Amino acid sequence: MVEDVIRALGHATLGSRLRRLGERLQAEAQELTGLLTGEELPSPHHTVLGALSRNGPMNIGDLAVCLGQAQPGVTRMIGKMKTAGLVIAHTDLSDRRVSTIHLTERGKKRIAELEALHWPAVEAGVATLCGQLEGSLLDQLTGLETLLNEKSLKQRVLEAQSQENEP
Amino acid sequence: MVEDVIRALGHATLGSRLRRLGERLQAEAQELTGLLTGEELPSPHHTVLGALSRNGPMNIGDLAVCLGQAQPGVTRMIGKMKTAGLVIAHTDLSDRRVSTIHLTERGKKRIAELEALHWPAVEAGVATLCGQLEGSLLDQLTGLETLLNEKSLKQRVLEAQSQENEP
DNA sequence: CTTATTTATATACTAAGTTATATATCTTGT
DNA sequence: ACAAGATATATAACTTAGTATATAAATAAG
Repeated sequence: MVEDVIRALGHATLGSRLRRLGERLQAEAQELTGLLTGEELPSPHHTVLGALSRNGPMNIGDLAVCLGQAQPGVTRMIGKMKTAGLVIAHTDLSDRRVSTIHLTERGKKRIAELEALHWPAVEAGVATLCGQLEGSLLDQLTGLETLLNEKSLKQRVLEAQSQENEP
Repeated sequence: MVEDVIRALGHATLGSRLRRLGERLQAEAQELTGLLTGEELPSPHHTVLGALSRNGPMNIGDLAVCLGQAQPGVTRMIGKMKTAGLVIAHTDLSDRRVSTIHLTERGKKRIAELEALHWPAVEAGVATLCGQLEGSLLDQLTGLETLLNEKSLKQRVLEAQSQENEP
């Protein structure tokens, strides 16, 4: 039995710990997208689609702000999403430096699937997990890690789905 | 004022949110290493040094387990730390597939600095922040983000240091 | 005692983020 | 009207993670 060093170091390595747990949840959520909607979607695409769905067409700079992320990363992600046919850029007529990102029909269809099938299921699954946590931030992180070790988010969400169908 | 989409999507994007906040804390902590010990040290080096300091020499596989990370990432990180002169690998005599990673003198010196100067300061700073949080995991994350927006971890730790010197 | 399987580490490729800087366009001051 | 500065996006170079797979060494099976 080897100890978990990042957990053992406590507040001193909280950054590493949050990041590690975040990556784990992202990976599980991405796998769930595939199972629930029939097609995977990289985690950063979710948040971009969410931003465009909530706010309507946006330019790169505003997207970066509302995703809390550096602009070059958003530019690259939008490039991939263009290739995937999810978004399209329109150069602003009154300021040709600005490119406004719109959802394509495919992007709108994809986000409708997310809103109908993926987000509610993940929201419910994660909320159920978080509802079992209490105490300090470190305690809750430990609790969440423990719950995920016992049974993955994926498994929990799929079980909840099947119970819905045969109650 | 643009809304923070990742925050707004709640439990559905908890993974992205944990990761984003983790990266932010890691970046601040790394900057603090430079200020407190005179030389920066990448965040993953901290946890590897911590593991070797707590457990003594370890092989790559066990390191991966106790860091909660995939083996190829650890191999790569150890490669960089060898180049930086922090660790050295000894091939196991009884099983020549296994390479045991030891701290060098420089590595031991570096970790002594971390234990004396960096970890206690960051531990205290982050613990003070976390002590002000309460409620659900999402609430505590929002609280932590808000506190960090008001004043960076770096600034908080440096202020605590100067108060220590002139009480 | 060889062949087959397992195991430990290394390598190749991909993804997503960062900072620093280049490019193109717009705005301003004279 | 035009040079100087500001701003929006793009590109480059780097970091750190992951999965899949190759390599090399040890163990097991016949």
